[in-house]
Amino acid sequence: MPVTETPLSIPIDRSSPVPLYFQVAQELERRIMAGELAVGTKLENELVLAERLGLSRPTLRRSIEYLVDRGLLVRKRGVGTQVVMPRVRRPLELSSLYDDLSRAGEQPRTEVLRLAVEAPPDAIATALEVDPGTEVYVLERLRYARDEPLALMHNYVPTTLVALDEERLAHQGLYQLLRAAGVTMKIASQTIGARNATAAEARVLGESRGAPLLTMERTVYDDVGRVVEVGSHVYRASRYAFELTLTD
Amino acid sequence: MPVTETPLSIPIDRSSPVPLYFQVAQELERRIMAGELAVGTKLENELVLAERLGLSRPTLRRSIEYLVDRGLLVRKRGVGTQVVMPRVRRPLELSSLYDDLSRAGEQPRTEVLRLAVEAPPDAIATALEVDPGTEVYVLERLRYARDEPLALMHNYVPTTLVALDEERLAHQGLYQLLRAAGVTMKIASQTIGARNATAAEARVLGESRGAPLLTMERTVYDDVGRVVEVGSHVYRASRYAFELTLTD
DNA sequence: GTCAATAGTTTGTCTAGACATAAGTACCTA
DNA sequence: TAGGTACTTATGTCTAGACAAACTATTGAC
Repeated sequence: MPVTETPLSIPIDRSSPVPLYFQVAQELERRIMAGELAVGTKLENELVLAERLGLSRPTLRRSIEYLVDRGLLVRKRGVGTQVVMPRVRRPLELSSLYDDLSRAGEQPRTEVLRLAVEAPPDAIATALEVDPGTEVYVLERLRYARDEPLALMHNYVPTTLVALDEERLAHQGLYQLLRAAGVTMKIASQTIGARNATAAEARVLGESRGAPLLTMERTVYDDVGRVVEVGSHVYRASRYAFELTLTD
Repeated sequence: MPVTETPLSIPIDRSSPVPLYFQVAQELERRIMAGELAVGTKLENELVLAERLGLSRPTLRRSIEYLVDRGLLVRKRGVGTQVVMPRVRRPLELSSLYDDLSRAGEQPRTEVLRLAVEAPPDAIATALEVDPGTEVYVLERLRYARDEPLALMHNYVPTTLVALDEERLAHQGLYQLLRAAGVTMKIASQTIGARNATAAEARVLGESRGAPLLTMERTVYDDVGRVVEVGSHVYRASRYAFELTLTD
């Protein structure tokens, strides 16, 4: 394997508000993704690199750390730093189905079957961490992709976070609305399972009875740990699968 | 909300090989998880804290950064650092079914149905990034939990990475063996779907024909981007679901 | 020739500061 | 009362260096 060592030259704008370490990290990332820094390329050592770029070592190190975290570089003490695989960059994990479909050009469409403010079942109230009997948004939607029904979605959202109306929900996706309302979704725990469709589900989704469905239960928290949303969805397994990337 | 500010005292062992920043991070994590540092608690500012613990600010900062990354603390410039969520710590994401079951006390057991070295189907060779016709380990296993069949697993592993034998596979789980062979699994991309069981699958898994199954296709890469393993598994949906935590 | 000690290279950890910037608060003025 | 200005506070960024530890390669001894 050719372990070429390339002298790096990166322009740095000290008058920019963008932190220096980030300028370097971004430019390195760009070059790796563009193939200008081939897989296997060994970077110069940190001391040399820092001097060449006119930065202190901690600052340069921070750039490299950023890219190591994202899986674009590996470091080994006593050995050096090396480019690995533009292969799988960590995807934007906390995305919504609507956003995913939009990006994939699948022309999502949403039919709002129900939008009410009422007390949810106790199990949902527990998941939402509100007192039983508290009224929340109860939302039932049917999501289409390319005019084919894809998923039946039940969502529960505290009324304190955002104002929902049917019109906007039809065109925007719940997560977009939440973000627009200033909610920063930070972490989600979800459970993915499978079961056969009930007659009612089959009818709504255009499947036959007993067809396999993917089920997803999700609780989303914001950056200070408040519950933002609880969702309980079923997807047609014939038309949808979850893709995810795990890192260690 | 009571924003109590607690003076922290953490013992630090400078003779330990464990880095100082990590000693602090671990102890903080422990206290948050144990509830000794309640949600909403505000930490003292970094200057004071560093001095109290006898550390430099960068070192202390590094501890805090670590916990911010893991979602246990939030920082706001000009405001301070605050405890959030003992709730969901990022799980060890790249774990194997065997490890998960062990941890949960589910007494996993593995029956090796087939262990061969042969050329896999082309689609698998492509996923493994080896030339078609290259011989690899082909592995078919039945995983039990509490003596109930749970999953039927097909795996493909390059012969260059590890030496596999039936005896060890029955007692250890593939990932343990890989790790023991010095393979560092770094990132995995997987697809989770569902379908109904075929007659053969139903028989092996002790389900009835047409029972819903969860399917998982996974490709695992090591720290330098080599393909370590390709797996194609089916799980009894009646007895298993994927739990995962997503962060943004 | 084989194995162990050693020297050199490179990343990992840590220190002690400096200045910048965002968020909140108090005050002052229109 | 409303609005903006100045001040305070705390995190964000950056510097210049020191020593430690892991890995590689070479050298030397048996």
